[in-house]
Amino acid sequence: MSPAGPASDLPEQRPTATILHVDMDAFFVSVELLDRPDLRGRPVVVGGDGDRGVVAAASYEARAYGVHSAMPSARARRLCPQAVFLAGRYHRYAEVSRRVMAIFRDVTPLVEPLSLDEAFLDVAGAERRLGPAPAIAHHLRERVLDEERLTCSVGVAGTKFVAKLASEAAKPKASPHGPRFGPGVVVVAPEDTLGFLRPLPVQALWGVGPATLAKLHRMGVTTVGDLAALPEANLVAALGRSQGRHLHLLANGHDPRAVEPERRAKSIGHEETYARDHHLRSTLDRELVGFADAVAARLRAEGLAGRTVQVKVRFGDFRTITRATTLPTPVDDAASLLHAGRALLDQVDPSPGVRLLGLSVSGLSEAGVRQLTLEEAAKGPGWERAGRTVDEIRARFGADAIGPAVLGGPDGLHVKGRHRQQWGPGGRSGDEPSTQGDRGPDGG
DNA sequence: TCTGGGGTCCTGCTACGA
DNA sequence: TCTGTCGTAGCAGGACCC
Repeated sequence: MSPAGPASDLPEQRPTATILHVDMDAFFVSVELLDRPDLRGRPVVVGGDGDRGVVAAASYEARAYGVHSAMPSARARRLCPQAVFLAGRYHRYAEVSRRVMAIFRDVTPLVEPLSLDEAFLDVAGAERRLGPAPAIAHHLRERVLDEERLTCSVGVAGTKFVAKLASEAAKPKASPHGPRFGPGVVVVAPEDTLGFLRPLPVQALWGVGPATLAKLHRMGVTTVGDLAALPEANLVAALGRSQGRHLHLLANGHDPRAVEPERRAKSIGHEETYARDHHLRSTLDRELVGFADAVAARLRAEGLAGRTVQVKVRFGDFRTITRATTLPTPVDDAASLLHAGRALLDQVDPSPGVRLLGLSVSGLSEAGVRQLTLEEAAKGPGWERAGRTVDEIRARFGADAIGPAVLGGPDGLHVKGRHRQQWGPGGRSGDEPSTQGDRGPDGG
């Protein structure tokens, strides 16, 4: 057994480090500070402010108190009561993100965005024009700072996942005395990869979450070096073929995935956690109408239609179930999604209390190429035309200008848009009526 | 301590047709 | 006609990521 050396069946590595991972520093908070410079130097938290919300981003001043993203907002508030909590403005972040990505694409067309605030870049083809990859990394940081007044950290390596770990090492760190600046750019040459990886905790690897970490700890594995020393067969036996092989490759510094500039969505969905649990089928049905409307609008906006409709229900005790059905032909209209979603919801008893409801569509294809069913052909293109008319009205007059009648009411329309409540229900005050829960079968 | 929203991928099970 | 096997599709749930 030779634990240190990679096995001969591992894929080839690039001879030079030409993959960049660019990660914006505390992106959502940094954008907020551009618009609210008075908050600089103070602990700032962006995220859901209700009791069931979570932290989306925290400034380094807030992180010094132990606040981090994905933490329940209630806990963040206890840890750092003096922090300024902001609800988050997805559209503003998306707008800044588009400009930052445009800077990246100025350098190379091979840009793979991972989220609003990070992306992989393959700069192998840009080196002759702009110099070696580390120089390109510094050039990018300067441009983002000059043009957007935002800082980012860049990792440079021969594989995607090592580049990602390198950008993490390049980041600023929180400390009780304020943020400690990081190096900004960290380069891991291919020949240094194993030395860089070995001391890292095993959860640094992509694909090691709490469940896998517990299994690995039981096997005595705590570092990436421990994992690299294990024979692949042992990992496969413990974690399954796919994950076992995957982690064996990563631990030995191998990641054959290329930077993919054009990744297509495989599913589109919408879900919502309510400030209080819903117990009534009628309430959930009204919610489903809004979801179907929102998902259909997004499908049409992207020119897609989907065949498999899935409903997701999370109960008050966090037990989560899904129910799915596959339709004979792809659909992109709210009526078809709602019809399928209602049939699935019929299989669920909401009386224990529903905390979250979701609707999603997968099995996506381009909408233009689908075949009409006999029923549709008989009905004519009515629903299709109606959906497109709704899209046109929203494009002209705004998202809330038109929507399903059942969502109208004394407070006006509340059309469910993407990211309307990205980080959990608001609800400390002035919440939407639909998020307030109902009073159960006896109280309505 | 009390867990968001939008996704992707994998595994195990079942049904079904050849 | 019955039974077993194999491949595939559909479904449900879980783990993981940002």
